[in-house]
Amino acid sequence: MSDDDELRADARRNRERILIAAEQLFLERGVDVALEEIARRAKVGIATLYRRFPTREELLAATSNERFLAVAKTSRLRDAEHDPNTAMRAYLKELALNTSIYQSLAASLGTVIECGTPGCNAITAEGNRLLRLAQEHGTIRPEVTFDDIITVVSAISMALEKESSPNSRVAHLVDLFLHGIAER
Amino acid sequence: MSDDDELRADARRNRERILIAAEQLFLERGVDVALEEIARRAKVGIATLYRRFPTREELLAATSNERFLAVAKTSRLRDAEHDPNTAMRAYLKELALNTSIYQSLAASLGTVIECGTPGCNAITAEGNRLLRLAQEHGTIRPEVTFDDIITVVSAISMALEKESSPNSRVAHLVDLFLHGIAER
DNA sequence: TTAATATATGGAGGCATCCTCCATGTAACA
DNA sequence: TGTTACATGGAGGATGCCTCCATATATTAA
Repeated sequence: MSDDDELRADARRNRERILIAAEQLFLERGVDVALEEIARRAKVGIATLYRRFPTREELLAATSNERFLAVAKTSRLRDAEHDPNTAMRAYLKELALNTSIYQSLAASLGTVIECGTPGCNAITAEGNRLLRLAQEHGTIRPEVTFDDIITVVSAISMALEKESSPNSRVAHLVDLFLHGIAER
Repeated sequence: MSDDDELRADARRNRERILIAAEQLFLERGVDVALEEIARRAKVGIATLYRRFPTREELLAATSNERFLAVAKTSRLRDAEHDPNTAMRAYLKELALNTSIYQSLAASLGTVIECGTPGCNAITAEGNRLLRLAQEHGTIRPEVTFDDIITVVSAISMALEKESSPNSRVAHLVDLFLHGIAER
């Protein structure tokens, strides 16, 4: 998705302004903020916003793009030094934390992650890679799918959004998912 | 919440009509259906609906009331014949299935469950009871909270809503939560 | 430069939904 | 049967969504 490249100069500038405004407003007010307000802050007509990002999800995906790219990259670097289980645990934690940053991105994570931006693709690829690795290594059960993982990360993020100090609970919830609630 | 009792006769009738219309429309169209359409089907002014149910969540909670009461009751009856672990597993499955019945009730489960209707209270009480039991019995870890459980049930329901045949996946997801994704 | 063309722009406006206000209607009770 | 407290409906202001289109601007080729 080389979205940026073939745009006319003014269009590219505006696209950038929209992304900045969207990022700010998603953080300040949550992902349900009025699109017209984003356009207003970006000093751009509402039509321009719609032309560039036909749906809220696509805007959200574009905004999360770098964030997701970073998570995927960190994860790839990390696994050289860790066993598959630890790597997966770290990936889950980071993904959950980054998803809960925008108020209520979490609920739409499932949709957003399929949007096809480089960031989303990277996250998906990395998750699948870790999963396969851990399954081959015998530390994660064979019947678990990447969908299962996204489902639960989404839930964890939703829970985190309501918390004042997410960091402490994310580890707890990730552990529950990894190890289950049943006593061994 | 003896909401029904102190109402004038006409008000009580209308309240009942609203509940029936809401139940139907939540099923047909999901919980985001326009409140005015519910009022229309109930043959009631929009103001009447708002007076009785000031927020969408309260209407949703009232509508789910009997459903939740039934789940709680079935669960209480069941545990005479089952060990705490099996009882918890059954409770989780039923709750998830009943939550995914209305399209996208799942996302608001956390809010709805705190609404204070008898059904919500019963579900909460029953969940806490099962949890305590299983923890005393040593089959569920001590650090797990009821909040954790609602969080994950909510996620499972969200996932189920997108599926054509929820029944097959609910068991899978509940098991993942119970036992974790990690290989023993 | 300038003219021609392909792109991009803004905002008005139609539509849906939310929620409140208040003039009017009706059940309950003495 | 009159009084009063409760209940009603729908108009209407506010907000947000999304599209359409007349206008403006970048790009390119001459």
